[in-house]
Order: sequence, then structure tokens, then C-alpha cells
Amino acid sequence: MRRAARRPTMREVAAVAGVSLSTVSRVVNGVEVQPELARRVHDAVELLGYRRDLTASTLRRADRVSATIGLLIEDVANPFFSALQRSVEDVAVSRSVLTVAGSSDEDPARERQLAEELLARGVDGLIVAPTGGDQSYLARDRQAGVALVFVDRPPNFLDADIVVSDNAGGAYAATAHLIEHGHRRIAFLGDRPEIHTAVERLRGYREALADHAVAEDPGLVRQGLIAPDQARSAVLDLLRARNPPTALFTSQNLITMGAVGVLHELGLQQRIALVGFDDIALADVVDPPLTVVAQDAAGLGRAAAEMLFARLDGDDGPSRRLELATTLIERGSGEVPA
Amino acid sequence: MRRAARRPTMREVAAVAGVSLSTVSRVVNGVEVQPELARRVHDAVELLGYRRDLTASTLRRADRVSATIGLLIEDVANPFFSALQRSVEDVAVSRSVLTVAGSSDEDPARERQLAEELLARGVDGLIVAPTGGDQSYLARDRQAGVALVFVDRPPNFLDADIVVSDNAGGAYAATAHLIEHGHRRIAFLGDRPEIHTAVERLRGYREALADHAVAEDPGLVRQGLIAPDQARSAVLDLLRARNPPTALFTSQNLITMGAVGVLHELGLQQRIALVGFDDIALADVVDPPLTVVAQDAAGLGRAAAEMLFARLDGDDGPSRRLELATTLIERGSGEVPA
DNA sequence: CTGAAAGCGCTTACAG
DNA sequence: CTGAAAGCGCTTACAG
Repeated sequence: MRRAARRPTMREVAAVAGVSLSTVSRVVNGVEVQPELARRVHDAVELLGYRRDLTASTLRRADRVSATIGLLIEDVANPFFSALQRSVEDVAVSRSVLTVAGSSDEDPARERQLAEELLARGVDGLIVAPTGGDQSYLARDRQAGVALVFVDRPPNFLDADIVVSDNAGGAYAATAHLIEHGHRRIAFLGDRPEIHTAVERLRGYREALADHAVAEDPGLVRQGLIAPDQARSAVLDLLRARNPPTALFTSQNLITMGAVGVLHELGLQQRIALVGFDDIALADVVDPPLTVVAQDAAGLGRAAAEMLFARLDGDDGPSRRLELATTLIERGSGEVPA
Repeated sequence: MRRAARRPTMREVAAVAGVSLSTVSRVVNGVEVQPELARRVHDAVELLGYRRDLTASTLRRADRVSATIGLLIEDVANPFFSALQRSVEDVAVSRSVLTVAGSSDEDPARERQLAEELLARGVDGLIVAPTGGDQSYLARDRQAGVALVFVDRPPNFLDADIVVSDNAGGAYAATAHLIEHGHRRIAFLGDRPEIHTAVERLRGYREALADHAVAEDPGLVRQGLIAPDQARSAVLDLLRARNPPTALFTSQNLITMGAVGVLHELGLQQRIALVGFDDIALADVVDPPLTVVAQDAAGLGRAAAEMLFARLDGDDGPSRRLELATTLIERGSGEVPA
């Protein structure tokens, strides 16, 4: 691209205003100077359309603050994560901080590469929903002063602040709810077992079964469902088996969507109960309306961002862990009797 | 935050490797040097855990490339925009470019402030879904070499590359579809008239009415629906009027969600036809399944990103405009007879 | 209070 | 091919 005109520099502003570079820097940074000098600087800034180069500023300042943070999530297009991203952005923007988001797609190598790219650009902090890999590669940057908060899942081999949902508790509530409606054959459909939330939700499911004296049938537990297609196949497979489940606990939003689709295609939506983990748009107008365990995606993002900024503001206490409650929302699909 | 250890610099790598700063820079940038020197540099990099400071690199290089682009959209949490963001990110990441996204919330002042923040951080280019405001403030940066592509909507008072959906055509198809199913009283529910897509969709609606000799009833046109609540009130208001509509054209995804909710609460979902603009998750399991005009959110993002990188790669031809087709997906709600 | 000078971590002509 | 030096656009001690 042809660069028809460079952007004006502080030095040029100084020349136009007839003051020194230092004075322009002071005015631009809000340091008090003689009113007359300030006026000349402001006029020159206006005239030239000057905007400070923040990257040069960051490079030179003592605190090295870039006013940019990074956010690493599984997928910015997943409604759970996009709600989380938005709330992080809101907290950040209120401090004139920008947010760079990246999608790891649950690939530890991609997570690390994105983290390196962000760190190479000098982000002040990182909010990470970690993959199942090893996050100890971040230890060095943490030592160097990069603020670090993990959200949705705890990191592996690294001690840092954490904000998560009560995944086991939510899964327990979902499963117990189905048991209370007479179900004994409840299928568990889950994400890959490398993901902490998937493990926790399976644990909650198992604890609910055990507490209610329902024997677990390993054939009803399907894990590693990533793509919607896999969730669909798993449901089809379960329902075609000799002794099919009477209820499904779909432990993640995309899995819920896939499962509901299959139930509809088979015309079984009124006969097989379903409780999903994570609330979904339109859940209340689906036939039947979807009962879900809702987690507070925006709350997770907000809390994580606030923790991050607390660290950047100087809080150097021991690592904290915050767990947000989940809420069972009864709408119909979870109250289908056995 | 206490900074226990600085990050190692290129100068320190040079000292450890026993070579000059220039040589380290060459090795780090992949320029050929003596194998023995390269080995020593690599060893030192490994030993110190060195990572190049990209912001310093950008400041000094002749081309000033930061390998970062900005994306300004209405709301990263809106599924349409989050799908668009993801596809932009995918194109960018394939070039090791990071994407900084910001939500304008349709506020021209916020759009401009976010743009200034991005520009101050030296982004190479900007993909913008512009608000109804004036985008000429970007002209100076465009002159200075910042690549610029507008997506979803054209800018005001600025000539630049544009990627949009065929909004009028999609709205025409939706309206004509309802007319073909016997409807004459079709309500239009739209976003604020400052938004170009809202205007275009209203135009398509009107053209379809005119072409089919259906007189427009101004009382059936509701605009300025931003929050889901407003969409709900508008639908309630329309349906309680003396001469209510028999069909709704909800011309945006959030409006569709609000309207479907109201129809369900009133138990009218099988009696009032509905076609929405924009496809929605779970649309096929809603009662009745939602007929929509789908636009290709991922395609918009991909095309915009590819245009942006073409400009960054040196394309300096005249501005281009790309319009992507929409698709009517018949699922049930749009085929409810009058 | 203001300005001249040094320097943040790099890249890049320029000599050797 | 390698290194010493200049300099990107700023901030910040340091003199005056």
C-alpha cells in the first residue's frame, strides 16, 4: 500500500508549536505546563491531527504498561465464550484497555502459540481458559510481571488466580433433577475428558447417581464429543441400543443443540427427558422448552477481568480461586417423566 | 505487581552468545549467518528464554508492520458478529496476525474512540461494521497507509472497500414468501433507521409489497427496536391492535428471538406466520421451526479479511464492493397460512 | 517550569 | 559475512 502521508510525530508538533519535545510530551500526558504553551501545543495537535504512538510510549515508560490485555478462549464464536469475552471487554474498556482475543480450539499448541504472540506484543495481562495441556510455559512471563488469571478451568502445573463455575454442583443438580422425575437410565454426554469442566461435570453426574442409589451404566456415558455431528451420532447410538436411556444430560451447550436436533428428527422430544448444561438462546421456545443448568458466562468474564486488574493495580497476595454458582432453570424438557 | 525478573533483551542474548546485537537480530529474523554463530545465538535464546519484543521491532522496521488488525463490530456477543469475528480471526491467524475486537454498541462516539485506541496501538488495518455516524475521521489514517475495509454496512462520507449481504434482496424474498402464503398484513420489525442494514431491509420489504400490489400499512412498520424488550413490546402492541398483522417479518436476529418469545407466551405461534432475517441456533427445533433468510456471517468476515490483506499486500486499485447472497430457509414458521 | 540529552528494544544502512 | 552506529517515537531523569 502506498503511504501518501506519514502520521505526524511529537517532534513535528513541537516544531509547529515552537516548544520542546518534552513540553509536548507533558501536555499530551496531562502534566501541568504554562497555559500559553499548552494552548500552542493543543493548537498544533489539532492542526496536524496528531495522535500519540502508544507503542513507542509503552516502550519508553518505566512501567511498560501497554493498556492491552489478551484473552484466550476455546472459540470466540461459541455463545458461552462470546458472552464471556464481552464482559471482559466491558471491564477493560472502562479502563481504556483493549482486549485481544484468540481462539485456541482446545489445541494446546495453538493456545501456546497465541499466548506467545500476545506476549511478544507486550500485553499487560492474560485471561486464559486453558486447554488440557501444560500451562507452565507461562511461569516465566508471570515472574516478569504479566498478570494472569484463568477462567472457566484451572491451569495445569501453574499456580494462579482462577474463576470457575461450580461445574460438579451444576451437573449434580441436573442429574438429581432427572432422578427426581423418575429417571434411572440417564445418559451423560460430554466434551473431551482433557477439559477440566468435562471431568467435573462427569463427577457431579456420578455423585448424584451414587447419592440416589442409581447404579451407573458405563454404556450410558459418552465423552469426547467435540463437533455437533459427534453429539448427534452419540445420541442416535444411545437411543438405538437395546436398553436405551430415558433421559439425557447434555453437559455442554453445543452438545445440547446437537442432541435436541436428533430428538426432534426421531420425534422423541416429548418422550426422552433432557437437561443441558449452559443456557441457550431460544431455549424457552423449543418444543418442549429446554431445562438447563445455567452458568453465568458474563459473571465469569467480569470476575476474571476484575481479578486481573486488581493484580495490575498491585495486589500481590496469594492466588485466589472464585467459584460461581449455577442455576437450574426448569422449562419442560427436564420434567418429561420416565 | 512486583516484577521479579525482567524479560531478557536481544542485547543480553548477544552477550551470552558472544556475538553482536546485529547478528542476534539477523538470526531471530531468519537472515543467513555462519552456522556456528547461529548455533550460539539459538543456544543463548533457549537458555535465557528470550522472546523478541514485537512492539520495539515494529517501531524500528521500515514497513512498520505490527501484525495486528482491529475489528470494530456492534457487539462481540451477538451471534452474527461473533461468527464474523471468528472468520476474521481465522484468516488473520493463518498469517500470524492477531485480531483486536471492540464492541461499538452502535454508538458513533464509542466507535470512534475504539478506532483511535486501535490506531494509537499501530494496527495495520481495520475492519469496521460502521455505526450510523460519520466515518470520515478515518480518512487521515487511510492516507497514512492503514488498510480499511467496511463490513456488513457501508461507511458514511468515506470511500473504501465494502463487504455486505444482499439485505434488500433477502428482505424482499422474506416478504414475498409471506405474501405467497396468503398474507397481506405483514408487519415489519426493524432495528434503528440509522443502521444501513435496517434501511435496506425495509426497502426490500416495501418493494416486495409494491411488486405484489399489497398496500403498505404504516401502522405495521416498527423501527428502532434495539433491546429484546422493545421487540417484545412492539409485537404485543401490533397483535393487540384492532386490525393486527397475520405475519411478522423480524428483520434482525435479536428481534426474531424477542418476537418468537412473545408469540409463544400468547400461544399464537401456530397462527401468526414469521420469517426472520439471520439464521439462529436451534431454529429448527423451535415450535414451529423458524423460517429465516440466512446471511453468511462467516463469509462476510472471511471476505473482509481477505480484502484487507490484499490491500496490505500492496493492492492499490480502486475501492471494491462485494455483496453476498442470502438464502431463504423454509422450516415452518414462514409457511403458516394467513 | 522548560529544554537538551539519554535511552526503551529493536532494525538497518554503512564500514570493515 | 559481521559489527558499530544511528535512529524509530516516545518518556524521563537531569540541568538550567
